[in-house]
Amino acid sequence: MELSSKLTLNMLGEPFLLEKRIELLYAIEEYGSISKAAKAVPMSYKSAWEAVDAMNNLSEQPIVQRETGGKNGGGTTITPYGSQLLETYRVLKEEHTFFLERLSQVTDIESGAFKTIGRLAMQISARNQIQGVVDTIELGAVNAKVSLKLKSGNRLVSVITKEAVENLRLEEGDRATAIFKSSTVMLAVPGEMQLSARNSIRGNISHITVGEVNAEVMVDIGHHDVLVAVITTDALKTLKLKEGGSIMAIIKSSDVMLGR
Amino acid sequence: MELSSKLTLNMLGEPFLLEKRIELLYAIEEYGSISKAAKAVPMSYKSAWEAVDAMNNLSEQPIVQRETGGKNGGGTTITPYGSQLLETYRVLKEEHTFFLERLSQVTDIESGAFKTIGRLAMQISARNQIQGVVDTIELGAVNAKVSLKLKSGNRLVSVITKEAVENLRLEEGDRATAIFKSSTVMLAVPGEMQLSARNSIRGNISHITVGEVNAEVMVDIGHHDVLVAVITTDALKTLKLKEGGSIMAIIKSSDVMLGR
DNA sequence: TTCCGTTATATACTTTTGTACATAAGGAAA
DNA sequence: TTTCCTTATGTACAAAAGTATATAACGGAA
Repeated sequence: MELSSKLTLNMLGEPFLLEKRIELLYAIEEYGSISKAAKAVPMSYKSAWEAVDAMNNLSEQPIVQRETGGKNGGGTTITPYGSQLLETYRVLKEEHTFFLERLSQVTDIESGAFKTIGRLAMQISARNQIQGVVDTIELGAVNAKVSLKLKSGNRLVSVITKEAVENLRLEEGDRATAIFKSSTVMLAVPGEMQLSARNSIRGNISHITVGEVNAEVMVDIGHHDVLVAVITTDALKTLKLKEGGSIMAIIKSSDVMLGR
Repeated sequence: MELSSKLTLNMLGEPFLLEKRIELLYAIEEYGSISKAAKAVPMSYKSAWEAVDAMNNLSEQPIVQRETGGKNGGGTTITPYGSQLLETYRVLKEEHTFFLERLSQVTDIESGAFKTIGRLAMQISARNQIQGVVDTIELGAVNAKVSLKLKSGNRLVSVITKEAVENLRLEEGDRATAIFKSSTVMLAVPGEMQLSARNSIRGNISHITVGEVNAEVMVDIGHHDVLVAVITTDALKTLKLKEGGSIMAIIKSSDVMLGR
């Protein structure tokens, strides 16, 4: 028993982008003509033409440019606006597919019970949400220590309750997301002291936003992963932080939540 | 421009539960017969009968019980198993609808950009996820203080960055979820001391699980809202906590994240 | 001018899906 | 036994959606 669902983008109440049409657009992009694309999909030329026409009419800007006559009899090409739309749909669909997978996992269809904790589609205020792969899980009596290996190679340790690990059905090798508030990220100049905190990650300051009381420091830890720390402007001055400088970001493992 | 999508439950590759069929099942539940239900939906009797037959064949256990002949000529009723399936579908659909709404909000279809922070469909390890309504938002230079009014009437204050408030597009009156780790919940016997922590919520201990080092205490704060605190077993003894006892749960506002 | 492959458009056909309607069979109650 | 209303089943019909096919118009290149 599994879930399925097709994503449709509507415009003025009319269906606008559907899976079949998207498939056609990709074929047009590849072959440069509606007729060849129709054969490739496959569908009849008439259906294909009507679909393209409907999309072009519904859209604010044209999605494809059609030319009749000419060197090779003409042809049809996707406009930059159309490409953008294709890309948008791709991302939306990916997110949707991911959601359905997660929803299936979380549901016990026979009993109708939800094994999840909390709502599924939620945005979280935490600025720091970093993906990684579960490296090791050490189960204690009540707590569990989960080590996440980030793309940058750094390891980030999270301490959560054992029950939370079970609820998430986390296992070594799973992809997971480390979540922590920017206010829990401390900064230190490298090579000075040894801290008890388990997570200390080296990076470079990519941006500093100074406020009256607090300042926001973005730390690039490599491979497009960026941490955000909020510290006092006093601390900023004391540490003499500057954009481009090297820095250690320190996060208590008990401040790190996990998501998957 | 908006997103839409219909949720289908498949069984052995065949469509099993679809929106139309669910509608029909609800009508059968109401009228007690396929023929009346078909009129109400509306659809032809034959379509209705075939839909019901297909579902009953695909399902492990029968979804409806059909009887021909008898006092009123017979009739069709939903089995308990069928009711359960209806309820499951209802919840799944609700979650799906919510996801689509959120996905629409988060997407700027014209530019194809995502205004979201992080992935949408995520489960979070935090045990404490409590729904409420945003009461007040006080914007500071960098931080924002958001007060959430819970079903129980209690208020829970969260301090997050101003930018997070903007990203979530939080406004007063919005529903939101307070998220915090069980290890950040402290417990105190009522009426003893005044704490600096903004959030102190009175409740009753509904359950205690004692481990070797730590203990998990569940605090019922009313209206089916339950907080989970993990404290040391030492603290448990010192405070002489017992199930049923009255207690204060204390949470630092900077430990509370928000989701919506 | 002719040739070519395409878009644009119309028409006849096919397939799919659902509707309308007729009819048998069931079984309790009057 | 008759009445009643339903399930169960088949057949003819209708509407919608897609296919196949034919043809005009187009415009650059030979």
